[in-house]
Amino acid sequence: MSKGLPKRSEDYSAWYNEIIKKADLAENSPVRGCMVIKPYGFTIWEKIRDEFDRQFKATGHSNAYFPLFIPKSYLSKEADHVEGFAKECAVVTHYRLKNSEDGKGVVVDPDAKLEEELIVRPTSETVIWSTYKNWIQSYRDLPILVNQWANVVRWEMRTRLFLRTAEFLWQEGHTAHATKEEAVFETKQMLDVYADVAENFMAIPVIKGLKTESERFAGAEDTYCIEALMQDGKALQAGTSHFLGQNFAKAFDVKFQTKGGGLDLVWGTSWGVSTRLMGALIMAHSDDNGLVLPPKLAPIQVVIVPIFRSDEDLAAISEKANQIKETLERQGISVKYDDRDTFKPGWKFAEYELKGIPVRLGIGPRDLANGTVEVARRDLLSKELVSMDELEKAIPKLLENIQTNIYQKALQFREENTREANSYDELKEKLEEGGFILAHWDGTAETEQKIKEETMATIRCIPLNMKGEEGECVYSGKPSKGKVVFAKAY
RNA sequence: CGGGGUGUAGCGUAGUCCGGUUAGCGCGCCGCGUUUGGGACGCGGAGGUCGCAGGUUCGAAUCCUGCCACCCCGACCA
Repeated sequence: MSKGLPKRSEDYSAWYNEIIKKADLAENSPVRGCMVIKPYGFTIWEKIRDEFDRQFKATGHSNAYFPLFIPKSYLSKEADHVEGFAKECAVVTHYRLKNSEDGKGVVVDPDAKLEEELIVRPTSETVIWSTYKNWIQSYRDLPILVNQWANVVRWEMRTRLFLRTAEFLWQEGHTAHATKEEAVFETKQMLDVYADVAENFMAIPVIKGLKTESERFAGAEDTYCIEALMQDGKALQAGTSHFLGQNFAKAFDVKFQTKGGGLDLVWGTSWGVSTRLMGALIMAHSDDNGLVLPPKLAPIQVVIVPIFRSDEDLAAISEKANQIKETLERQGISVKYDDRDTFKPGWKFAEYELKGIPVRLGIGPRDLANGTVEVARRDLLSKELVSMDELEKAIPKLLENIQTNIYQKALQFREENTREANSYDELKEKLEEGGFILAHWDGTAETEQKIKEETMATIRCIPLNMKGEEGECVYSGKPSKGKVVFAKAY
């Protein structure tokens, strides 16, 4: 039994915060709204990052890096864009400090005021499109397929570890294309990449969909998203891919000469996922004993814990354990052998459970005598004895099995918590219970706004696989072409 | 920025209403010993400007004033 972890069902927020703390993932920093990602948390983020990076490169993208600071004037060039971000920007106004008159500390030097204020990037479209203007003259310069891994700052009122912090790490892809079709293809392709990594790597089932106008990215024509369902029944937007049309090309005057000799505006996309995925990971899989990691992204997939009384016991166990470790590592499995004598086995069991290590092997004198190993799986909290000879084949299979099981469990949860509502009363009632609620909507922002005000829930997306069924909007009674996904969201 | 709450050792807390010697407890930490198949036990020990600044008082963790920080619920949002 784990010690001091609040029950998921009783206080979800406290449970979430405690998992982050006890699993050693991250903590609040002394700086308002900012987060310290601790080494263990960061190794998990690196696994996620590397998998995305692999897929970005496989789809022809390259990494680059653009500045942290954006001149204020850039941000205002695209009207919707500035509207969407202005309220949450950190602004640099001065470039120097000086010793204060009273000799206590430093003050901002009023003489060092910047001619033009710099905005700490909340996203990089503006600085990137002003750069692309210089890169693009001809159709031969297109497409540009660039991604950057960066930090961005959005001065949010209220923050929550991983889900919403003032500064966060993310990847932002910014592409430029000669045709609309190509840009639309790119937007959808990257959405597919996101869904693929979420589902097949992180074991989080997602719904692919289109955002409504009011939820759309500031400056985009279309915003596609992947939406995941957390264990408390709230939705989490886990990634977005935007078709920018020619909006940023217009704003930054990015034109190219076509094959035929004409002059056209460039078509753009942008897409991003952030450290918020860490929050999704925690809330999608963890239980009352701590974090649960899908094997594919666990920094340590198998931990071996020796159970011993004497140094002789330990020496004999270590020999066996190291053999097993090597055998498994040869198959590309990451293994940790924890032979510290400063912690007891029971303590280690609990610790690795909190940290979500998928498989634990326990080896004691009894096992040496019998030629067995105790194999414990984190997802089911079950244990069984396996013959040492079989480990080599059993462990890889077990890891695959755990990966699948974690995904299936999350999928089953989502299916059990995805329901339809055929009247407004039914919608309100079901939204209270949580989960995704499918209901007809008339397609207007007014209706969406009213429902949001009255239920606190939003339209998460218009699912791409929406069944084309005629119906009546549950709120207005006006015609609807299909059911959209409503939920309360993070 | 509104509404609520909390600040006491590394963490979690008692004490605050009703002021009174040395601020108590659990976890963790250090030492010794026994232990080791699910967060061990015994004995000994270290660790505190009671969030900060004023005020009232013979005396303040406790009462008063101001400030600060953090958490939760809203508004805003990936």
